[in-house]
Amino acid sequence: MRTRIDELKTKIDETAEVFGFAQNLRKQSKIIFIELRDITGTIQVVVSKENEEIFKVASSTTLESVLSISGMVVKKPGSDSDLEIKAEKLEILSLSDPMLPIPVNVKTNSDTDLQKRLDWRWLDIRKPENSLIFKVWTSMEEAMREYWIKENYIQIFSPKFMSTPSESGAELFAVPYFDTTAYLAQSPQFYKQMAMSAGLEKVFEVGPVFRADPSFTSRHSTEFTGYDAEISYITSVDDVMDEHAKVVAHMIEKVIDKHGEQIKKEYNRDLKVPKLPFPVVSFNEAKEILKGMNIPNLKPADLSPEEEKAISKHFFDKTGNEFLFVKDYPFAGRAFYSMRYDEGDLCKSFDLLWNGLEVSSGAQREHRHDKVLENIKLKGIKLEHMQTYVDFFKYGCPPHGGFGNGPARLIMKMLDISNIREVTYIYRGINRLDP
RNA sequence: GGGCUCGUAGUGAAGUGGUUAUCACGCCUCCCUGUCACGGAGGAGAUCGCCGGUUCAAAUCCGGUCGAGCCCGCCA
Repeated sequence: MRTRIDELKTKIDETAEVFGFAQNLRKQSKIIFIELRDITGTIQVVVSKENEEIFKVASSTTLESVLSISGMVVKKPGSDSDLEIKAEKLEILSLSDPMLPIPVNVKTNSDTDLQKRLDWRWLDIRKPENSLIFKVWTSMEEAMREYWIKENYIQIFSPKFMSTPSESGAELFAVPYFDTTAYLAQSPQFYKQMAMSAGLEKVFEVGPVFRADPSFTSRHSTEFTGYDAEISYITSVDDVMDEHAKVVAHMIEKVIDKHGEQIKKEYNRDLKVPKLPFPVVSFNEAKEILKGMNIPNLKPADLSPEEEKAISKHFFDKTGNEFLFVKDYPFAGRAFYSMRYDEGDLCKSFDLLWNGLEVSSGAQREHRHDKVLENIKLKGIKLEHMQTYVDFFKYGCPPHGGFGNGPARLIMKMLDISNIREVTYIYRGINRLDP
């Protein structure tokens, strides 16, 4: 029966069987040390020449071969806590080509070019530093579901083939669809709003999002996972922001609880549960502050990445919170479904920044049929493409709002990883469809 | 799509006009009983991204091209 490496401490002076990759081999003439790695950790295996048969097998092993080993679990000579296994059985389950295309047993990822790491992604992920990313992701998602289920959200699964674009600005992927053309969904926006009209009250969705933007940045991909939520009967956009902050704080709390120590060890990141509520600044106020900081105002209806970093830093210095909501953006810079204020040109929308990176955006949505039509007209969108959407609001629709969040961006900030390609299991970008 | 930077053994780097392109790790052979990034001796492995130009001479200079990274635009 297999014992995971992290469970060996309960089997001292017993025989145990372990499976894993040979991450390092120290071959001597009469003794061989094998460093074996599974998903839970590493253990040193000692193979002595006294057992001719397995010594021969151990001699022929290559780095990153998959082995099964059984033997006595003992305390390592000269140490109180470290363990090792005295091999009694050793089998090569899968022999690795010794000419590895990228090194696996290295101290840091920076020893290899990112492009090459992505080409050989399955070898890259063998490094504990990288497999941790996906453990963290799993706990983050567990916490997110935990929160939403506790708060009576309903999970929806919206289609990814659509007849029309769901966001105005972003580029679309068109795919042949029998005798017509379909578009890959740029967000579940329409369908989560439809769920409000369907009376589901609070919904969430975890699903793929497709954007054909030719973006050469460290934070974009053409296909990524989105976390989306939509909530009925809100009284203002603040309700949406509160709810979002709570779920984010809960995710971080769980990640710290499960992986805090390892994150500190592998990434030297001292992750802290953020204080609630998150600080909030209005768009106009932010622009004023930025003006005082002499940050160029290049986009009157939005914040540039430089502005986002600067305003985020400003509020971190002031409040100690790594998170910042910016709210009440000009309608000109936001999607048509955002609710405008009665006076002025602003709308009830927000972005959530974490240490300067935009990790989410949301809004109170326009739920009044006549105002929806007005917004569409204001944005110059052709009504015939929007008929189904517009009908969502024709037969009663609760006031509602929601947000879309990029979990990969959360992971980037949790681990202080600067490139989204590293935190995405399999990255999809303009020039990457393989592996 | 625009800007900047870069492309040299399997991997990471050095080499900025002149002998056989250097180093580390990895790989191969031999030696080594407690190593832990084991150690020692030897070896293989690079048409210097590609095409063209300048020059007696190009990894090095110039032009083009392909690819990559970062930033901008766009966004999560």
